[in-house]
Amino acid sequence: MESTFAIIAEPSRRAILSLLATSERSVGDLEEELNLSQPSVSKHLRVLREAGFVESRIDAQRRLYRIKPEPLMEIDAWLAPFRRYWSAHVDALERHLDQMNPAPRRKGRK
Amino acid sequence: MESTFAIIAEPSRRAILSLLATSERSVGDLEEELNLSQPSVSKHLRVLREAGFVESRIDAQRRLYRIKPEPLMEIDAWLAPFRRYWSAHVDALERHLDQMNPAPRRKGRK
DNA sequence: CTTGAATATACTCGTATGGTTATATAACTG
DNA sequence: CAGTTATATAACCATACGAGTATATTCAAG
Repeated sequence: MESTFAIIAEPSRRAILSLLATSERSVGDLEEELNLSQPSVSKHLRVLREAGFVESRIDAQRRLYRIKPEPLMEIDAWLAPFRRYWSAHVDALERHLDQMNPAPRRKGRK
Repeated sequence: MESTFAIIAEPSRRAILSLLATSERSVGDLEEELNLSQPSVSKHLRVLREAGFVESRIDAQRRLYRIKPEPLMEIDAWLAPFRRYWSAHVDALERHLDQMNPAPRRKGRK
C-alpha cells in the first residue's frame, strides 16, 4: 500500500538508493556504509525490492542489490508539469539548497 | 522536521500541488476539486507552505495559493545521479505506469 | 553434519501523522 | 454592529511505520 513517493520519503532508503546509484552492493556493504543495523537494512531493502526500486542477485551467501529505474522514472515524470517553473529560477535552487544544507559536506554523521 | 520528500509522500498534498501547477487556487477551490474537508486542506497547505512548496496571497477573505518551485527542484536534483539509468529504458516507464494505473484517464471525481 | 557467516523475518514498542469535529479568527455585506 | 463567508487552529483518535532484539534460514567450509 506504499506509494512510490512514500518509499523514498524514508532517509535511509534514499541513502541506500544513492549508494546503489554508483554500484551494486551487498547488505553488509550497506550496513557498514550507512551505520545501520542489519535487520534495518534488510527491511528497507525488502520495501525497495517489493516496490521495484531494486533487484538482487545471489552471490554465495550474499545478495547483491542494484537499482531498477522504473519507479524513479515515475517520480521524474510526476515532476514534469512543474518544470515550467524551473527555467525562470535556475539559481534559486542553489540558494535553497545552501540554506537547507548548513555544512557543505560531512561524512555519515553521528 | 518533515523532509522535502516526506511532504510529497502524502497523496492529497501531491494532488494539491498538481492542481496548483496549472493555476493559483483558493482553499475552497481545492476543497471541492479534491473532495477533502476544509480543515484537511488547510492543514496540508500549512505543511506545504512551511516547507516552501507554496505561498499564498490574500484576496479579501480568501487565500490564493500558488506553487513555489524550489523544493521540487531539490527533488529533481536528487534524481540526477539516477538519470543515467533512464536512456536505456525509455519506454520501460510506460509499461510500468500502465501496470500501476489500471484506468487510462478519469475525471477527478470522488 | 556441525559451525559460522550473511541475510531474512517475527514481534514488540513508541511515535508521528492524517482525519474528524468543534471552535476561533478575519473580512465582507448590509 | 450583526450575520455570513472563508480560512485557520485545537484536541482527540486511530493507524502506520521505523527501530531494536531475538530467531530463522541459507550456504559455504571443513
